[in-house]
Amino acid sequence: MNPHAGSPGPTQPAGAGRAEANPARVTRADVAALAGVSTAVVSYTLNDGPKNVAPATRARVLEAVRTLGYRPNATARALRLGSTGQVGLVVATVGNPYFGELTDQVEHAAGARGLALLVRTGGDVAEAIERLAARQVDGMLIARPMDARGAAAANASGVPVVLINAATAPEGVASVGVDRYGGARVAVTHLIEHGHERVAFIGDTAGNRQRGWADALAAAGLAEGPLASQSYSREGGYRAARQLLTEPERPTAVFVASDEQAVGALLAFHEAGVAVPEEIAMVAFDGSAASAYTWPPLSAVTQPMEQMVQRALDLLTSAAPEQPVPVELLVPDLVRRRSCGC
Amino acid sequence: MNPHAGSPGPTQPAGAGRAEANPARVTRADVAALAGVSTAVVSYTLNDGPKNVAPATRARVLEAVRTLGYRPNATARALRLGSTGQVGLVVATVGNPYFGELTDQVEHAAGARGLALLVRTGGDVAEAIERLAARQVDGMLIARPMDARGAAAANASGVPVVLINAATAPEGVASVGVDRYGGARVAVTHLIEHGHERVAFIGDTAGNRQRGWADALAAAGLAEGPLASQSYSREGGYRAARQLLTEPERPTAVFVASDEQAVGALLAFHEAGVAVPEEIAMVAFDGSAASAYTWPPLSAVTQPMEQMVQRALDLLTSAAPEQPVPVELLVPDLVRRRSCGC
DNA sequence: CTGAAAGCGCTTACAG
DNA sequence: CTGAAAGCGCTTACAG
Repeated sequence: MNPHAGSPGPTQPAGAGRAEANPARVTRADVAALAGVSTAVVSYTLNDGPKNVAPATRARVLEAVRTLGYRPNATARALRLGSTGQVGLVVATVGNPYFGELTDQVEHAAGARGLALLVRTGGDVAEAIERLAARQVDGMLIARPMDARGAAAANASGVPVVLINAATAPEGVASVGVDRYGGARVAVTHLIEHGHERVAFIGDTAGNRQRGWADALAAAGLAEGPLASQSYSREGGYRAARQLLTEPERPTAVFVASDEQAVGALLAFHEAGVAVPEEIAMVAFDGSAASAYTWPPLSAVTQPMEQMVQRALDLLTSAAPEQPVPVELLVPDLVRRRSCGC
Repeated sequence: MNPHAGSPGPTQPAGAGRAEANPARVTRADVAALAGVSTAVVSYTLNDGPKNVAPATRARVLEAVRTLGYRPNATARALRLGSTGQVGLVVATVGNPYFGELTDQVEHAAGARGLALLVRTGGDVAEAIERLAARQVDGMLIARPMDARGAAAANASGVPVVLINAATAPEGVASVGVDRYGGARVAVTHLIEHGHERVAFIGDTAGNRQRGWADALAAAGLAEGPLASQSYSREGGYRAARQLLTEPERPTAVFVASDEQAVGALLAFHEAGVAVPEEIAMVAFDGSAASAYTWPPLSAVTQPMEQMVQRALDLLTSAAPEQPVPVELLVPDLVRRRSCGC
């Protein structure tokens, strides 16, 4: 049994039983005792350093670990090392498939680096950052729009923070994102190449996608089509599409700022009996898995999500924080499916 | 500065600077020194116990906390308390909207109880459980099918485990789920009430939903329609629907075992020019947010997800593990939208 | 190659 | 009402 069973901690559960029954209660002292070595040697063995261990000793330690079912206590290790091996992810919701996919990618990439993922959804960004910092995460990824309070919380947290796919990065916060302007231009230019002259936009005003849309039209000598600005959700896309259908001169194509809005827009068009792409062609921005299973399948400017996540983790775990704070933009690809008329 | 700046840990960063700059390096000893009290009193103040603190003293401590920007170290607290205040969630993918929603709910409910959420996606269940246990989580929720190795890992982990929405619970593992049999019966009965006599099933063989489907048909004196078994994904639903369309006597209705499969099936029907619900009516199982934005909107047997999550956390955090291990079933509701013909 | 010991930042039983 | 001190389970500089 654990020789340290002392005063603190919850009282020992009544029933006896083999120590093996609960690996959480076996400590390195138990292992050391069974192997007939010091606790230091147990550490050296398990961590492959910083000292060498004689092969025979090592074998005895490993044997003791096995028979006791010993599992190192990550909390104690974290306290001693000053590093938890945990990273935080702040996201509005993972119910949205785009963020769900992003979360999967982050978990996978973090896991490959030996890091565990603490997820915070909903609520206030600043509060999420503070809570995560209080948990001693080694760094955090923020996949949400950041207000001034969020930025202040990030800077005050003393924890490395990287914004992921943000529209704008507040002063002093590192960021890796997508070239929305360039992606939008590619999408709209593609629609123009299909022969469209009245190309609408569903998305928010004054963003980079809106600028890309406008500039692509201008470059082709076309007038700006109507713009419908609603929330970034299916519901918002639905409402925006209905709004577009009331236009006196109905657009023949739409560039939609997100997959989710596109799904909502598709519903509105279906309901109204407007065929996609025959009567209205469509290209979306994002390209999450959702976009391949709509009807018709969505053509989309697809974010290089994996690359984005890897870069973000690189920035987070890079030893020396770079100066000036890096703001990186990756270039998205156009995936042609059916909604554009291809 | 921190009076404990000793040998271990990463070397102190070169540049000097105010202690306030990095709250992570301020310890309770700094606070105690500034407030002119012992570290115990800082704890009593911050934790509201276990001892009372004189109002004036308390004010001084709080003031010191504020000026130093002190934030308690959760890792140290966890080590001392033997409890991290973290729960784990094991899920195959959060990219799937159903699991994304579930994850949102779990995070929200856990947060309300002061627990942080560690998420593991993908890979092997048993490994996910071991990794989470190694992180000293206070408990974990598993939202994945569990094989024997997973069950063994769960039992060996020494950590409370609750299966959430599992088809079957292995021996000795607590579980809270949905009455799939009952839900399926409700769905199929509804389709029968719409006048359908040839009702197909997309889902897996020998599950409770399949049994509910078969029994509902039998109860109405109808023969079993065709069954198409494919994976639980959009792709699987797509393939299953295409399979159904090759039937000599095409069914006039389908009960689909999951939203995701239903989305894929919808795509297959659209491609084939088969109108839903006119030519094939459809009711799905799950009722995640995804189902409201398909075309036509999906009628679905909807899981009481929030209730499920709350119960699961209750079981996880209940002081005394109950014997026998609880296996709870909640009853789902039928949400009528358009795909059923309503 | 191995071990004794200090210390990471907390909490709390014990004593005043 | 307040404080000195032990101890949670690790890691590692230091000494042998």
